[in-house]
Amino acid sequence: MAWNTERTKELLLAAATAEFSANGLAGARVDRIAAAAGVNKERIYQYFGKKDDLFDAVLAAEMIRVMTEVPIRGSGPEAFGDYAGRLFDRHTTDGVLPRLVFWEGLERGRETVSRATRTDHCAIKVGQVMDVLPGVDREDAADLLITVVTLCDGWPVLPQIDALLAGSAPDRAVRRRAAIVRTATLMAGALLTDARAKEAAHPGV
Amino acid sequence: MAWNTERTKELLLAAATAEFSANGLAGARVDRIAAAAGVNKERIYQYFGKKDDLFDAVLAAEMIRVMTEVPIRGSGPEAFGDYAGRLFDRHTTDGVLPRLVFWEGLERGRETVSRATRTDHCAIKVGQVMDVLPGVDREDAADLLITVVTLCDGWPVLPQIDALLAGSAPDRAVRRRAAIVRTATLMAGALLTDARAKEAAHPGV
DNA sequence: GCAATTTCCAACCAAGTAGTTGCAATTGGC
DNA sequence: GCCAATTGCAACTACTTGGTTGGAAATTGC
Repeated sequence: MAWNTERTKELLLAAATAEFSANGLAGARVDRIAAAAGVNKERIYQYFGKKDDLFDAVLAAEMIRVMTEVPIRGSGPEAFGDYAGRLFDRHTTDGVLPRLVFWEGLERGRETVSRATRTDHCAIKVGQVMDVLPGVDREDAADLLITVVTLCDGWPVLPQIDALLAGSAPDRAVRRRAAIVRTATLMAGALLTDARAKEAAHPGV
Repeated sequence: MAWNTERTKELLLAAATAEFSANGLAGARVDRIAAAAGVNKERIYQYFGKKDDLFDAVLAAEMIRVMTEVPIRGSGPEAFGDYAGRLFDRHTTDGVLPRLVFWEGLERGRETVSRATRTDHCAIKVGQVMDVLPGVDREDAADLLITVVTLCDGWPVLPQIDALLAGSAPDRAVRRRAAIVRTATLMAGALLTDARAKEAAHPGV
């Protein structure tokens, strides 16, 4: 098993992802990560530095994974609503990223937040939203994206409030999904209408 | 200072609220709570039982406080949008409740979630939403409430994504507030239209 | 002032923590 | 088969935690 350093890193990253997702930054146990990976504890410090750095690596990797698995494509409000639905599905079947993001938001101060979540990756998504909804400016696109991401990410992290909905757990998820898709579509449509009205009033460049 | 047990409990509850909000359930330190309250550690175990029970007490008290401070009143989609705005303001000036709710969602399993957040208090709010939007059924009202609560609570807990918005911190909050109010109003209006259409098609009881 | 209760103080316990170290065993390239 | 790098093992350090305990001091109703 030795000599394959890449494999060792992957094992550690996968184990760390599960551990951090379940227990957060402070709650995660380095010993558990090493044990789950079937790798020795010192490898973590050797390859990733301190616990905090390992968390950063986990978060960045998971963001990239979700961003590539759930692309924004097509055009128009319905296309954006479709994106919202796919993001919801992704987070409902695997709530790892939402949990990591909320752990970070709660445990870290505004200044110590990782670069990955701060803008680097998110800004790309804003650009994609602008592509789907031509005419909508960057600020409005950011607002819309924040709304949808908050709704999709919040669901797997708030087991309390889903008790407000009736039926079985799958039923509740289906209901919630429909509500989010509708919200996304409606808001996207409203922003598009705004943009066209503004363009008609002040024919821009 | 002795002999006033009620005062002692209040001091402990206030200190515990700040500590749990900042550090979560596992991250909170009993010693710090006692020190901040200027009260001895054993009082906590005497009055509230274990750490977990103290957290429950804190969460329930904070929910009741916010529910009474931010009532749902008036009628129509704009009234509901106004509620969303006031809830956002409340959470932006004091993010304690959102933090407590998300800490609980992350740290506790679906089954061990406190009674306070599970349905007891939330169900009351659903009823109030139905009053503001007459004709909307309980399920739709719950959907709408979940959407607004998720958006308002998510904002103070996700310092990462607000970097997507431009301008100073207050500016970003103003923008976000407007976006949430608009979403709430629009969705409330849509649900109301649905309800009236359904009523017209199948004149009910 | 007296008695009952509440509180403070300080130490204590068993358990668990991140991070380090020295050494032997394993592995792959050659 | 040899050598150099990687890894497992196990112990260790210095520290922190929730929760408990025993006795002395402070407070209030009467």
